[in-house]
Amino acid sequence: MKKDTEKKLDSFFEQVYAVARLIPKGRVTSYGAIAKYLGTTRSSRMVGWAMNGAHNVKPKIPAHRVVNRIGVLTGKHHFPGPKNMEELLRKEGVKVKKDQVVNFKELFWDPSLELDFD
DNA sequence: CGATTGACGTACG
DNA sequence: TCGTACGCCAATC
Repeated sequence: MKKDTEKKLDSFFEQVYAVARLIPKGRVTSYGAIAKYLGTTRSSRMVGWAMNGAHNVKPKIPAHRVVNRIGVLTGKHHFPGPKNMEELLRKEGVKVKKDQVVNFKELFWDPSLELDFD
């Protein structure tokens, strides 16, 4: 058993997708948080790049729950509609003010904490 | 095949 | 504290 547990680890993108799917509803996280969780803190750009194909994988990735470290919807332009992202967040209870998540610090969901922490 | 860009973040001055 | 520079890796031009 195990042996498959570690496996070769899917592509870096897959790891990002996996974490993104784990984001609880009504919560948000940052690219850097995911990157750090994966151990690629400096490769935070790759996280965003990975999300570039998020809409292309199944199940769909809640990329709208992923924002930059300051809580700004930097990737809203990549959504089907620029308003789609903040609207989705609002539907989940996340208030967005001018492309910025309100109470971002409170809504922030850190995988390295929630997942790593038993 | 080489240079530039990109949904970011950290380091340094 | 704020501004600028660099790094990361992949995709696109």
